[in-house]
Amino acid sequence: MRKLSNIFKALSDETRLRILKLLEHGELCVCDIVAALDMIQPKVSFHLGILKNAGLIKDRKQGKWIHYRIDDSDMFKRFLVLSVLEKVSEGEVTEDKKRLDKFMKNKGAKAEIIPIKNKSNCCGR
Amino acid sequence: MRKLSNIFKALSDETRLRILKLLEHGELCVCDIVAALDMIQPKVSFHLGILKNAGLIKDRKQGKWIHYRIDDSDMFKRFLVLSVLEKVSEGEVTEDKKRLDKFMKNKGAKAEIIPIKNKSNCCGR
DNA sequence: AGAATATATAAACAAAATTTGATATGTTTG
DNA sequence: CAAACATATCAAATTTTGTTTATATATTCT
Repeated sequence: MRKLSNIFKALSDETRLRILKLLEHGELCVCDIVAALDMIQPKVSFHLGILKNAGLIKDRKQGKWIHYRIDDSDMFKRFLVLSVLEKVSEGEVTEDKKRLDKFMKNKGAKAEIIPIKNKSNCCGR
Repeated sequence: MRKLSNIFKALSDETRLRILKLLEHGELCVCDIVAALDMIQPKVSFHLGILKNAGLIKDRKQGKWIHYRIDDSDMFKRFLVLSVLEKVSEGEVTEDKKRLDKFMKNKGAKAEIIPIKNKSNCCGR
């Protein structure tokens, strides 16, 4: 019962629902999420920790970065996450998406300017 | 998004999951739940209020008593509640059920002893 | 009407979750 | 190797939840 209530607790916070919505279309590293939510990094790490602990997302380390993505290995959790993605309307996350886009483009640009060797920007760009 | 996170918040507490499990097979009045959980009444009322506020249960007033039952008018919430009923094992609520049974029998007995007119014990017994 | 019962609500308090600022750890770049 | 970067973790401050005690309200019984 404790485990079950913890899963619901993880989903009971709006910041965490926003994070799940950001991860809808693939993985993102912490700095992406920080930029998208416009929050300080320890706060984002805190919420990522709770989602991870509940088994709703997993992480993958690549160099300096840690990428997070939705964990779809468990059917029930997967259903819960899908419900969230469906229930949270686009309108509620437009600002987040806008900031994410801007941040991503900027990253891409930086990578373009200094393409000498294998400058490692986030996500290998 | 606030409404959605509130539904999850309502499900994020073990006492409230126990209450839902008690309501699995029909409605109960507050005093039944108080007896089953072996908790003080204001505490139970507090948790019932949160479940009701999230739209997971509804109440029906009958004389002195207020009966609560699962609200199955919304598909998504209904699904969540069904998941809880399935995920919370019987073993986790045996004590609750035992106390409920005992309390119910006792109520029945009282009603038997004084069956003169329409003595109103809880639930019209 | 007065006593007893069922429930809700309010106030005070305790406990848990969240936020922030500081700092530590590991990785990469120069 | 030192500087810069990405992320985690910790401690303190704050906010939110949950618990308890006391009390109010409504209903039924005598």
